[in-house]
Amino acid sequence: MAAQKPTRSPRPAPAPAAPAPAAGKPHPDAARRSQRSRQAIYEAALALVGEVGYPKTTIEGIAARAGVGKQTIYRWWSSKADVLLEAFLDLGERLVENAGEEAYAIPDTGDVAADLKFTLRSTVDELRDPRFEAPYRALAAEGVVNEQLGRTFVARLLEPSLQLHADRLRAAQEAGQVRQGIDLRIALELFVSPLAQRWLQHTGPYTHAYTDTLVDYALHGLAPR
Amino acid sequence: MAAQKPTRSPRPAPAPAAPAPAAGKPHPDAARRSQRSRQAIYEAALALVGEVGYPKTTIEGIAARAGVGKQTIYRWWSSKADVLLEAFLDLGERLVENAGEEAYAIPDTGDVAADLKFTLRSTVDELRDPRFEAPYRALAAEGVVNEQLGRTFVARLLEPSLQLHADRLRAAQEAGQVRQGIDLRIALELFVSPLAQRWLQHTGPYTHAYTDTLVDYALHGLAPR
Amino acid sequence: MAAQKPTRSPRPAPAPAAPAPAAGKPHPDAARRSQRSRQAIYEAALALVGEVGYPKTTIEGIAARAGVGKQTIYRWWSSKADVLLEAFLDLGERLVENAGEEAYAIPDTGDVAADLKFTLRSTVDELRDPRFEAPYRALAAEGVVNEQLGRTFVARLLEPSLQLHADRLRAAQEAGQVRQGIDLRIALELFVSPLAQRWLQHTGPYTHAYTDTLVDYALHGLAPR
Amino acid sequence: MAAQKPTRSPRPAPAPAAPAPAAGKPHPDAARRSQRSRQAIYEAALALVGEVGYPKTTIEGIAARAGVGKQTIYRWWSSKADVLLEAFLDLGERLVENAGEEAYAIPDTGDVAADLKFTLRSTVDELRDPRFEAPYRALAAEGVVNEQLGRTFVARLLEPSLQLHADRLRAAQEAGQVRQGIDLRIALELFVSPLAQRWLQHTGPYTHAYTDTLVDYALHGLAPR
DNA sequence: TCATAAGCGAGACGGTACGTCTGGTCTTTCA
DNA sequence: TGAAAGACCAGACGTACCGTCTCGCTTATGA
Repeated sequence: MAAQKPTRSPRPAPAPAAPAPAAGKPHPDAARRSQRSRQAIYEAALALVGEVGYPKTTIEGIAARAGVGKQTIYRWWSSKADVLLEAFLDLGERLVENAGEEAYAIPDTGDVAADLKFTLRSTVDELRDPRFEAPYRALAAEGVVNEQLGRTFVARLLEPSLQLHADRLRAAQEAGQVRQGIDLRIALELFVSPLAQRWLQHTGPYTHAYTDTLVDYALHGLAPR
Repeated sequence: MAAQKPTRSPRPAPAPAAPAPAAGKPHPDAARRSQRSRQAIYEAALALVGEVGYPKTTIEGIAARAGVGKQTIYRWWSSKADVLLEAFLDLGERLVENAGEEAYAIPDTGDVAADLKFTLRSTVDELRDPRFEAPYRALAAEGVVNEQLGRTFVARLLEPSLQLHADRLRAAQEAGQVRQGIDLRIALELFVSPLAQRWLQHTGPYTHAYTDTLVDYALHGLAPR
Repeated sequence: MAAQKPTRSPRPAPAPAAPAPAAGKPHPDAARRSQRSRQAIYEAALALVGEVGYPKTTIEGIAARAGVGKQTIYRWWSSKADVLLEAFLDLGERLVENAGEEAYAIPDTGDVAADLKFTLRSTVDELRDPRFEAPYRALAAEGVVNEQLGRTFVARLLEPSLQLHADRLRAAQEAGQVRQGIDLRIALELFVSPLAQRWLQHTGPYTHAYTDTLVDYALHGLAPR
Repeated sequence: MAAQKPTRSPRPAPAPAAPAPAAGKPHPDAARRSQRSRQAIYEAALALVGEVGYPKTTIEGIAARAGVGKQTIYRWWSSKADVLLEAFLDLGERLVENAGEEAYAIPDTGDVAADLKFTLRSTVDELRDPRFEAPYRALAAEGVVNEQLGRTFVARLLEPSLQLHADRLRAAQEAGQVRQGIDLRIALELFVSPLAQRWLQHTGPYTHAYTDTLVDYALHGLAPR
């Protein structure tokens, strides 16, 4: 579904002093990189996307706001989308650090339906968080049209969250609450994708009641019993 | 799923000489509008998006290719996305005219599962159609970020198709193949949205086997029986 | 000097219903021409040049202000300068009609110096008249660069005035106040051109004292010895 | 008369690497300015004015011909006229450098009339020089209508030449060939302005014979009695 | 320890496209 | 059939950014 929890994954120490760049940046000496500039660029990028929107956010604008030369951006990133993607990942990491790991885990009370409903409700809340909305939409939109960025977006932002859903479903399967033989990656899409689509494409409202219904329909199917 | 068949709906003659503009263009005298220019602009826009991609498609480029003054575009449309949306709608209408009405209907053989699988398979095929891919992605991406356009996109492109799915589900419900009390608009998202998301966000492959599975899971649920 | 008196010439009945166009306009039937539109165009042109200056005066602006279609201007004139030239000539004619013929004549009191000083002083006053300044400068400037218009400008606006100066000098010559053999057309330039240049090119102030001095210097040169 | 010799003045080395701009351009860092671009722009501007005329010379055209971005022109100049003025001044300077200083001085043989006739004859020749004609007329015309540019035009192009004439007249005055008390700045206009007007306004031919006559008429007026 | 070479802020540069404005032409509708 | 209206093709306007390219100036080793 729609990247509920940016990088809620365990993240085995991405070493902030030398984080692997999102896409391979070749030449410069990363050891001498200015962390001050980097953080300023992240903040400027997120702020501008929030204030004026993604299309009106420009590299020049980010550089000016960050008090940085344009070349410093072009040296380390290949595009506006690339900057924003890293800035957003960085934001997610910082929020996670402040929140604690398990805050983003899917609970396992033994009641799959309740656990999934709870998790989807908090996803809905997150999608409404104004800090996330603008950059997240921007990145999603860019990913629709730019497959390379889209795949990075999915791998870095969506995948960890989806994996948690799959894990929870596996536990349910082992507990006999989900049929054997079900493809869990497809199964989770039954409730995750509809929410994602409503959010991405404005095809309808996304409320707690809606996600509750999704979980019910998905878990029990549409057929009469 | 995602706008399989642009305007496959019955369309009770929208009078091609005076089609309601997608977004209200107030000022100029529509009666004096040059249809030659309009068609040339549609063709140029679709061709350019296909050839160089949406971001490198420019209004100047469209005007030049269409042999039209820039002002003629700005007079009638408010943005590149707006032009492309109308061009795409027009393309859909022209294809529908050539195909015949029932080509886009969802069959009703009495077997919901089979009918939905058949329809989703053809949706998959359509999503691979190179004439649609580029402009359709571009519009979807724009709609993610631009709510106004997004809503028009949904209303004009997605909605007619979604309505057909809802209708087929209603027939199934009346035939006792779908539980009473189910919200059909939500129900159809169980199989339509996952395909949409895989296509939009490159979260996974979209094959006939995949959509068949979706229909099965959605109709029967995940729970053991 | 510089077109002091626009068309103070006798003007043998320019028949307002069919006045010969300044420069040959070929095709249309002048007999059916709308005098209302013509006058409105004249007024709009002069007003706009006065208000926003010549470069920002546009044919579209004139047409809009005159409540006239653009084609009505293009039908009867070949350029913006052409419109303004005729408008200015028309203005001159109307002012002359209100003033009476002899108002613009050069007096002959028997004292050439006094008569010329008087005339040049009133020329200076005229050059400062805000109704004339803007359009007159605009036409002069256009004439510098556009020889065809320049010659028309000279013939219609400057020549009549220059001829009066030549006439007055001839009378002085016959009265023995100017040397025999002097080329009167050159002679008059001695006092007329310096004023013209100061006004046109901002090479210096143009005051009554200045023109008085010019007449003195020049007449001394022309006097018999 | 009108700007015979652009900047024939002594010019004590204006340091070509940092020449004072004609009109103060405040903002950008002049030290980093590209001299290559600057010269290319000068040449393109002069060439275009010569080839297609001033009104059809566009900033885009100059930029394209000079192989320069438009912004590079807008960065350093405020208008087309401004570019041309500096280009023309630069041309004058380069020609002066190739010609040697005294080539433009007014000779002093002791015979004022002869010296002035000689100088005016060479001014006439210069006015016919096709390298000067087009840009010079264009600038003069612009200056008629744009007082700010006009004053710069006079100060940078006309004034040096006029000063030489005044100097020569002063020498004549000291030699007793010109009356005491004569205002030399006005005196020189007696022969300079008529030529200027004939050239500017096409009021008549400008020949060597004509300027000889002017000098005769004027000097008679200025002679002691 | 200090040169030396990188990253850095700054911003000029050659470009492209923007959205607007006007020039001239052409067409429609009316009187 | 002249005129008002205004859509049309064309293309220049002046602005905004793009991505590249110097400039000095830190600044952090490594000889």
